[in-house]
Amino acid sequence: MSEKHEWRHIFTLLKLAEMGAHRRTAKISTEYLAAKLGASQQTASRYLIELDNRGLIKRTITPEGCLIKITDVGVKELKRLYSTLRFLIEAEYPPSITLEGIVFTGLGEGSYYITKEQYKKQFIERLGFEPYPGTLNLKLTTDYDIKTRSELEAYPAIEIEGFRNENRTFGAVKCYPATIENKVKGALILALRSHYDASVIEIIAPIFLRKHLKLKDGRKVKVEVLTLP
Amino acid sequence: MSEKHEWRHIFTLLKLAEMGAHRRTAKISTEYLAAKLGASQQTASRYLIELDNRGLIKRTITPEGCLIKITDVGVKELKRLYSTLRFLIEAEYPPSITLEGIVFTGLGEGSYYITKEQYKKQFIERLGFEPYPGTLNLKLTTDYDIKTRSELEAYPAIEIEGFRNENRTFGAVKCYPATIENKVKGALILALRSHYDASVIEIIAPIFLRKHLKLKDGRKVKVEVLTLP
DNA sequence: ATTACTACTAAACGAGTAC
DNA sequence: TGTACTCGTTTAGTAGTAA
Repeated sequence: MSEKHEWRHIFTLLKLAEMGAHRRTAKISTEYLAAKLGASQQTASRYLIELDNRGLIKRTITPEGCLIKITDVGVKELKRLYSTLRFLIEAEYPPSITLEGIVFTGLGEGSYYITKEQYKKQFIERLGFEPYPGTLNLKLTTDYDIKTRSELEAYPAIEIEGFRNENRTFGAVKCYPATIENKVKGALILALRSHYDASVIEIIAPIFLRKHLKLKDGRKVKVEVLTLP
Repeated sequence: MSEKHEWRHIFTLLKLAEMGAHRRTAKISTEYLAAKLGASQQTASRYLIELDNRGLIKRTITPEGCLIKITDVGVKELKRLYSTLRFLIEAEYPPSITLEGIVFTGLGEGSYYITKEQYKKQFIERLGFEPYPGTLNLKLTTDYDIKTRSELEAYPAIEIEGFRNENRTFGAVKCYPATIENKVKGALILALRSHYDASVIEIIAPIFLRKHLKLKDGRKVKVEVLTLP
């Protein structure tokens, strides 16, 4: 399937739909369509041929013009665009935000917390994976990333409840599903401990990220954080 | 304002919005955008320059990428597309349908009915114009037009109530706002009388259409009928 | 790393026209 | 009237590369 420039086709479908061709067979001359598109009759004709070839419309040529009906496939395309827009416009938060930070070695305490049975159980249940026992620490270096991280805190998160054992209390944790380096699915965790400032984020994943992505201290890593609907 | 090919820009705006740039300033490299667009880095760069020039985005260039925020104008563009799609997809009926017919001279009874005070009052109130005292009769010649007309009957219409005077009853009439020959705003009226079959439609307008559009019997006339929400 | 210019190639467009 | 072909022109797209 040729993906390139398919937006021409989507927009042509939209114009055809404005003439009712998504519900009923409509008689539309190439000249008329051309005027609606702001293009020439020849271009309109070509577009219709292309849409037909792609199975987006059903076309019957008559001496008085084309009888055009958008196919189910075509309608589905329009609906997909509609859903995308609805999601973007109606949603309260952007669908994803991207953070970049520098890998550094922490105090090794991530492992201590992550492996607590009460946390682990919730990670598996709410994130869908058992985290590798350790966190990847990223230092945010630009104002943009720090500002973005602080915005993220206001977004809805997957909540991991705190608990207490015989010795001390363990605080609640907020998680955001995330994709690390466009490759590995994991999660960004916030407020696990308080002794890192707002310029540090911690990442967990089902695998050992340092090994899997061949990360060394100082490497810049991109994290795409998904926000929740 | 250059209207041509603004689809590219809308589509690019959509992709930027998917990265959250409609709500917050997002850091997006031309390379990254290019991947999302299925185009080259150079093309993405050019698109961003074009969007910036048109005031659809605000762009700040940094060594790590562009900081991009879709402007209010840009968001408005996306919302307009959204509204159009919502209207098309959620609406029960196509927004307009087009009929073509041949002008013919009727029995002159249109005038008789149209000028009845009880009808006229309702025309003015519900259509917003006082009809010229006479109807333009159009004979539908193709199967398509006749089929379309019959579909139209099921669509919601502006209802003109019937009445009775001392002599007889006058039936209810359905009206659809319409544009005749892409020039004059008037209305198509259905079921005014029963002695014309389904292959005939009657048009009223605030002006004398035959004179204004220089119509003679046998001329083919295009009528764009607007359906109601 | 980036962005974006220049120079070139590929694609789209539309005038003319056949049917 | 219609649609849609050919083909010269215009426009969009990209590789290479500078900053």
